[in-house]
Amino acid sequence: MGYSIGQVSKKTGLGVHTLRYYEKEGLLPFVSKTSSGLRTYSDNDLGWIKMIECLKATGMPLKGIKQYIDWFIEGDSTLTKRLEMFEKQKQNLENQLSQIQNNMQMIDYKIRLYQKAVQLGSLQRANQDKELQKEKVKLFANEQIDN
Amino acid sequence: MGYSIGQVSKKTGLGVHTLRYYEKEGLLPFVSKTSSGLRTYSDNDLGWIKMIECLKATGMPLKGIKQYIDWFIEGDSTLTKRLEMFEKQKQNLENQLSQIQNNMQMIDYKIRLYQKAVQLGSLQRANQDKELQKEKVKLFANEQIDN
DNA sequence: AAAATTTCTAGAGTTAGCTCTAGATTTAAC
DNA sequence: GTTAAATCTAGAGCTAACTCTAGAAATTTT
Repeated sequence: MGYSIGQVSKKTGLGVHTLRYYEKEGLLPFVSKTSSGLRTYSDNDLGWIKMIECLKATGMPLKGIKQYIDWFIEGDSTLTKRLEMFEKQKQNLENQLSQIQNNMQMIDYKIRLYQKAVQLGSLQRANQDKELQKEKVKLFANEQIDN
Repeated sequence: MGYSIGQVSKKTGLGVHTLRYYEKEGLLPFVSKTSSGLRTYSDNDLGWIKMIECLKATGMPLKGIKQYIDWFIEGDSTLTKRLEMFEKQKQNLENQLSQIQNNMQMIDYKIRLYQKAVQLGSLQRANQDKELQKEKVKLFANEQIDN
C-alpha cells in the first residue's frame, strides 16, 4: 500500500540517507511507520517530496521549506503568508530566468569563439575575427560604467 | 590605473574575502600587485571575474572553473577541451531552462491555489475548485507510472 | 531456517564555498 | 604628522546539505 524508503529513493533519486535527513529536519512530517518501525511513504508523501524538490530547485534553502511546512501545519491562519512565499518564489524564478538568458549569451559567444579558435588552431587569431569582436562588444555593453 | 580590491568588491558585489579566496584557489592568476604588496585589478581581471560568475551561476563548481583557467594557461593545445567544456555547459543551461519552466508551472498552480484559498479563507475549500483540480491533474500527468 | 538484504537510530564525518580573526603594514584623510 | 581606513597573510571557523558508520532489528530470498 505504501512505499518503502528504498522504493522512494529509486523513484525520486534522493538516497535513503537524504530522505531520513529531510524527515529529521521536519520536511516530511507525514511519513508514517509500520508497527515494527519501518517508514512507509504514501502518494501524498511523494507529493510533498516533489514540492520540496521544486522549492529547492528554485533556490529556497531547506529552512525556508520547513517554514512553509510549519505554516501548512499551522492551518488556514497562515494562508496569506504561504501565498506571499510562493509569489516571492515566482519572482526568484523570473530573475533566474533572465539570469540564465544572459549567461546563455555569454556561453554562446564563447562557443563560437572557441569553434573559430579550434578551426584556426589559435585563440589569438580567433579573437581577431571582426564578427566575434562585434559580438563581444555587444555582450559587454550592459556593463555599468561607474566609480 | 587598476582597481583596488575594495573597488572590485563594490563593482562585483563579491566581498574582499571572497576575491582573495578565489585567487588562492587559482581562479584569478593574473591579478598583479603593487611594490608594497597590494592587489591591483585590471579590466581584464574584471572580465575573468565576470566569466567566473557566469560559470558559477550555470552550476559549475569552482574546481571546474579552475580547470578551465588551467587549460587557458596551458595554451592552444587545450582549445578543443575548452570548447567541449562550454558546449557541455550550454547543455546544462538548457536543462536548467526546462527545469525552471516545469517549476514555474508548479509555482503558478500554487499561487492560484493559495489566491483562491485566501479568498475563501480555507485551503480545503480552494482544493475543491474544479478548475484548480483540473490544473493539478495536468501538472502531475508527467509522473512516471512504474514500479 | 539460514543467508542475504533492507531498514532502523544516533551520531560522526565530509564537502563546497565562503567568512572571519588577528596582528602587521600601507594608504588616505584631516 | 597623526589618525583613520583599507589592505595584507595565514589560518581558523562557519553553514548548508548531505553522506556515511556501526551495530541492531526487521524483512525477503533461497
